[in-house]
Amino acid sequence: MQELTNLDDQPFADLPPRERIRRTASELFYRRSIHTVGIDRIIAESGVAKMTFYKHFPSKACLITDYLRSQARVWMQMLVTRTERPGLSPVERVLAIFDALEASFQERPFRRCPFVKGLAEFGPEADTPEIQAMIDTYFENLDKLVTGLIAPLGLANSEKTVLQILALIQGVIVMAQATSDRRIGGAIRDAARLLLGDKSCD
Amino acid sequence: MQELTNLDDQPFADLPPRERIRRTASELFYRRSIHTVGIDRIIAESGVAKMTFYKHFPSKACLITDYLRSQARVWMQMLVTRTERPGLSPVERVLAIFDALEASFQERPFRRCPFVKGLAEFGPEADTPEIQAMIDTYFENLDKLVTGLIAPLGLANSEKTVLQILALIQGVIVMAQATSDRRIGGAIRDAARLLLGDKSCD
DNA sequence: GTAAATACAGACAGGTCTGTCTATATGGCG
DNA sequence: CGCCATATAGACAGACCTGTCTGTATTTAC
Repeated sequence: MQELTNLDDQPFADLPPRERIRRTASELFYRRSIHTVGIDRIIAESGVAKMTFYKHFPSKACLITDYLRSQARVWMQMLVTRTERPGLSPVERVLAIFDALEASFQERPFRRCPFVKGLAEFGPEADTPEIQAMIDTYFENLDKLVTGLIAPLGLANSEKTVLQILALIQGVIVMAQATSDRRIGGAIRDAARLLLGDKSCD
Repeated sequence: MQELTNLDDQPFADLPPRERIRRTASELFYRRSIHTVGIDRIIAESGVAKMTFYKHFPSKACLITDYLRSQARVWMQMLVTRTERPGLSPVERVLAIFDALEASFQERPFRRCPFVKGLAEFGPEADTPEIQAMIDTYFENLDKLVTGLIAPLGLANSEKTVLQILALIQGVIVMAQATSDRRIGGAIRDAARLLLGDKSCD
C-alpha cells in the first residue's frame, strides 16, 4: 500500500513530527505574522495529525513561546559568535553586529526581527504575559550584549552610546523592510562607527 | 422615556456617529493592535448600531485605511509644522523631528508608530494591497520630508545621511517602547546632531 | 509475534469574526 | 402633521479559529 498523503510540498518530511511542526510554524510566523497563521494551517502544512500537534504543544501560546525562544537563541548565539571572533578590535566587535544584520538582509526575503513584530502583535495591552516576558527578555539580553561591547571602549558616556547603538540596530531592521535602498546596511554601519568615535572614517 | 443605553463610558457621546466610530477605532487600534480589535468591540464602545457602522465603513479594511490615512495626515502635518518653524537653522530643522518624537513619548502611554506596527501586521505576504500601499506611501513621504531637510545642509553624501536619520527615527520609536530608559530621546537627538556634522555638541 | 507507544485522519463542539437582514425609533423639514 | 433620511437594537448566516474526541494505522520494543 502506497502512502496516500501528498508530501511533495513537505520539505521536512524525514524529520520527526515535533521538528516538522516547529520549522513549519517558524517559517509561517516569520513570513506572515503570528495572528494571521492558524493552527489548522500549521498542522496541514507540516503534515501532522491534530492530536500529534496538541501532544507536543498543548496550546498555540506554547508554540509561540517556543518559536520566540528558538529565534532568540539562534540570533543571540550568532551575534555572540560574530562579536567574539578573535582578532577584532573593540570597535570592530560592535560593528560586527551590523555586519551580521547586513548578512541577514541579503539572505531570502527579509521580514524583520520577530521581536519587533512581536511587540506590535503582543503589546502591553494584550493579556499574554509569557509572550511579553519573552519579548522583554530578548530586548534586555540585546541591551546587555551591547553594553558589554561598549564598556571596553572607555567612552565618556557609555550608557548614552549603548542607547544610540541599540536604536541604530532597531532602526536599520525597520528600514531594511521599509526602503528599497540596498545601501541602508552600510550607511548605518558607518553611523555606528561615527558614534563610537572611530576617527578612521571619511 | 429615558435613554436606556449606558453612555457614561462614551467620551465622544455628543459627536456624530461617524466621528465616534473613527475615534473609538483609532484609540483601540493604537493601544492594542488592528488584528486583535474586532468590529463588534468598536461598535459596542462607540455606542453605534451595526448598520450605522457599515453605512459609513463598508468593511473593516475601509476603517483601517481611514485610520492609517488619518494618522499619517496628523503626524506628517505635525512634523511639517515643527520643522518649518521660522528662525530655525537647517540642522535645527532636522533635530525638530526628534523633539517632536520626544514630545509624543511623554504624552500618555506610548504605543509606537502605527505604520511600523502596521508593517508587522500587514507585511508583504498579506493580501491587503490598499493597506500596504498606504504604509508604503507613509514611509515614502517621511523619506521625502527628511530628504528635503537634509538637502540644504550641503553634505558630502546626502543620501547616506538621509538613510541614517530615517533609521534613527525608526530606531528611537522602537526603543521608546522596548526600554524604560527615559534618556533615549535625548540620546538619539544627540546622535542625529553628530551625524549631521554639527560640531557644537559635546 | 505481540503489546505499547506514537502518529494519522477527520469529525465535532463552542467560540469569535465579519457582514447582512429585519424591525423599530427618532429627528429635521416641508 | 407627515415624510424621509438616519440611527438603534439585535437576530442571523457563514466562515474561521482553537481545542477535544474517536478510531485506525504504523512504528518500536521485547
